[in-house]
Amino acid sequence: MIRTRFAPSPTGYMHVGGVRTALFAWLLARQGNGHFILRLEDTDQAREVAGADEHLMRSLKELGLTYDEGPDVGGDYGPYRQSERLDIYKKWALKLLESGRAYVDPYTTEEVQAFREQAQAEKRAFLYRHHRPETLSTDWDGSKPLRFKSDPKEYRWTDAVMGDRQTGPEVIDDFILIKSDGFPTYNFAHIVDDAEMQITHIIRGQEFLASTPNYLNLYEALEITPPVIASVPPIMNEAGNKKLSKRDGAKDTLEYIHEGIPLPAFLNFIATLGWNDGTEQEIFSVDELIAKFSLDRVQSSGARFDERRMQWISGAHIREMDIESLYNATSRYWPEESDAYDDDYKKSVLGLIQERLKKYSEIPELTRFFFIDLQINHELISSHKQLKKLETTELIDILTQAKTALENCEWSTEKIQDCLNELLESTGQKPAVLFSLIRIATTQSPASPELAGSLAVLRKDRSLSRISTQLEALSQ
RNA sequence: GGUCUCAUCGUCUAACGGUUAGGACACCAGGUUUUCAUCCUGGCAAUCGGAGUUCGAUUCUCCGUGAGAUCACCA
Repeated sequence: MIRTRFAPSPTGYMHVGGVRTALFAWLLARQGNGHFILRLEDTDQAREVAGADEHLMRSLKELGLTYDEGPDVGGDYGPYRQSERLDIYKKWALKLLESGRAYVDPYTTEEVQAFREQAQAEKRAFLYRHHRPETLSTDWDGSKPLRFKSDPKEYRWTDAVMGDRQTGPEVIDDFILIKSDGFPTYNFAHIVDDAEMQITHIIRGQEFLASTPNYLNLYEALEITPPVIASVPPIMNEAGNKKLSKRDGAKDTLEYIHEGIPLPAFLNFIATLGWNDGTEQEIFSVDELIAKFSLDRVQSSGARFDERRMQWISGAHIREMDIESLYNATSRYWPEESDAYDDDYKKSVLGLIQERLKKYSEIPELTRFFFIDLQINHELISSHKQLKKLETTELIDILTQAKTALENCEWSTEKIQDCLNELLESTGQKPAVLFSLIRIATTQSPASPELAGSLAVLRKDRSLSRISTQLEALSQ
């Protein structure tokens, strides 16, 4: 059974890079009958942000990346917060002490820092093990850091995303297992936890690729068979020169959802940022992602976060939705003015704007004129490339004829269209003049959906009264 | 600086060593009875550079160049 995990440290909100590793892990688990597990890596007390854990859990749920085991849902392999697993790390640390693969670090922070600076001055990579004491103390009372006694050697391994890897012994070093505050480091804790929790696939950012040989060394010392390791590339900023970060305007992921990017569209976008199924398909449902995702088709180089592509994917998903589910998804985005109208009315409005909707938060600006009468905007006529050439008297004449014709019109989209077509003939006007004028009179908006449909939804009396209002304004 | 990694249109990407290097987004132009959007048609646009292997290289090798990661009592 596949068991994957998402293991963030609760130091802030959920960023897109995190969502992607979580999504990949989730997809893998959902492909089979697997489990997706949330583990909170809260071993750095200094960096911890209050409430970040709650926010993380809420984010995963809102993103639909539901986990089968985790701090708030339990599971057979808990606890799922590292801060509550200190005794487990201690047990494994003692095992290493016994087997002679761990020792007490005798140096102070300052001394280690001096070694490091010396190495830097000599333009060498810093290796702690070059300063490893002759006789190693295993008398560990917890007040000093506990270090791993590494066994430097060459490694060849296969990363599920990056392919075959090879490194020499020079990258292997004695790293800290347990800090002097009693908490384990990531390097130690994640290996113990993944083993204890029987994780089968580790999916994490590429920044851990360089330290993977060290982990392999530790796996050996602990006699653990390593899981499948997949190092996914970072998501880059718009300029493409570094990881997307808050400074580049990386938003809390929930903001995208709250702006009304449909969830499947957002997951589609994130998944295809560095992954494709080898075909020319661009739009995937969540079920399709689950069915088709595979680690070996994940790109090995970083991809940039392109909001325009996200907008397009979002619009594409919205266009494919049926009106009922779209209406349900948009319930909290309708403007206040719409409160007085019933569901059927709003659904017909939604049907008219569906094809131009890129995200739900655009609903108010796209629909306002369906709910309230907007003020006459003279600019719409004066800046219109056809209408501005006409005298006001001509405009009044055309609009008056239109009003008369529509008054005698049966009120359905089809019938209105027929009336408009007849009107084209009887007035001898171009569509660009006649339709624009009626459209402006009835919507007072620079853009609106197709005319006959809009009039039908607006109802007859309201359409006609708006035309009258426009006529009055023109007459003044 | 050491070590490691990555490199195809502006962007996301496809291409058993043999393709006019394909698709999508974006952009531009035209079309669909008005606007915006959709949809359709067309256009622009790429293998980082240099050697080598090969009949043939985007693909394999090497050297550059550029970018990234890592070298924490952070994860």
